Amino acid sequence: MTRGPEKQFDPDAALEAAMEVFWAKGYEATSLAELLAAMGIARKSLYDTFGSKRELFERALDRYAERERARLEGIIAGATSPLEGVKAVIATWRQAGCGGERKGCMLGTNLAHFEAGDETMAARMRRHLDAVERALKHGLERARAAGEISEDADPGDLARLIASSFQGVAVTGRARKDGAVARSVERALLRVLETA
Amino acid sequence: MTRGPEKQFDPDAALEAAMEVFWAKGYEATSLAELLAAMGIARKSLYDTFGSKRELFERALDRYAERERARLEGIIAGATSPLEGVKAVIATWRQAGCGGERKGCMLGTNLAHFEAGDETMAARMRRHLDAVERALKHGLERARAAGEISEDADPGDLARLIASSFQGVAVTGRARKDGAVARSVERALLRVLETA
DNA sequence: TGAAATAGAGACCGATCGGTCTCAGTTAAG
DNA sequence: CTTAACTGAGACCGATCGGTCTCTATTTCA
Repeated sequence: MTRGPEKQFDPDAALEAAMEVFWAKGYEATSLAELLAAMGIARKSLYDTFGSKRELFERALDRYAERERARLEGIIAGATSPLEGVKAVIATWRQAGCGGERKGCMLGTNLAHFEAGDETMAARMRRHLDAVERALKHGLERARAAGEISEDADPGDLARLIASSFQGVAVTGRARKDGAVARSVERALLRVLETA
Repeated sequence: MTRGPEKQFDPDAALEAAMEVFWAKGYEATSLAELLAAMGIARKSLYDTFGSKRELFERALDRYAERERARLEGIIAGATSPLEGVKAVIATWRQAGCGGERKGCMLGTNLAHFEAGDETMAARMRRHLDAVERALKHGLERARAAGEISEDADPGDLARLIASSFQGVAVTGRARKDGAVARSVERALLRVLETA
């Protein structure tokens, strides 16, 4: 409880905490009180530092999406081969939906809240989704160039299939108790890649 | 504007109208005023007939899901072969997300609102999602029995891949202007079925 | 020591929402 | 005609929410 002229709390840690809550509960279901409790700051500090709930969410969303994109690209770049990299990404998604615990994907979870009547936010989410598809596509293109998948396979179509199917798993998985669907989809996708 | 001791409006038509609004906008984003305007009835009539917004949504959701399930089973049953039936289902999803216009799937759109802290509604949605997967699985089992797909293909895994990928398309497609992703996923799935 | 900057606590406001209630008008049945 | 059932219109209520504001306390710097 220190005080003083400089920031008395860590804005980055507060943003991280806010991201966790938004991720787990979604934008609308998250109240100011929950955010303040998780961030450990007062109402006034939130508005002085982040402007509004909406702007706070935008920053949390960007943080989430860019971290996820970097994670994907890191896995693909660090794998023994491009195809193994894509498979490794799929494996991490099975464990975690779309990025952690059983919270699904922060993009998919919140898309429905904004796509109607909020073109700015929808465009932001679209950009993040496209970045994920692009990372997968590049990995598959390299896999095709390396002869790991057939020459007439379509990296773009496959990337979208992978991204969409796990987006679906992430959304529906929040309502299911076990991970049976996630495991089924992972098996099916691995088989697709092995025969592609 | 007729009046009298019997129901003066058609509850079934009102429910249908409510379903359309819930489908297009989602549960939380739909206000009582919008529902009343779409249903063409007064506040009192809604509560007398349907009980509450929540109960109205439950009935609308059941109507949507059971209609979708029947549609799928009808397409598969009426096709020239089981595999062609499954392909036909995929084709209708490409045109329509998960059941109509550009509204996505009523299940996926509203899942995020209820999966946290509303186990009753989550279970209801889970049941509907399972029914769709089951219809696809049965079609694929018949296709395998007919020799249309390989003997060692897994109908359950494939059904979940198909259902999940289009659930993902339905969710993300609401934020995209064109149907490029839907077409990509359709192409990828058809190729999977042809080589399965 | 005193001004400035920052913080927590919390009162307060306006808007919205779901839900209840009253009232007037209309139609069918007895 | 009377009564009962049903309707639309809309006032009304309690709760919640995002956002603003005030007050006080603390720390740094001149």
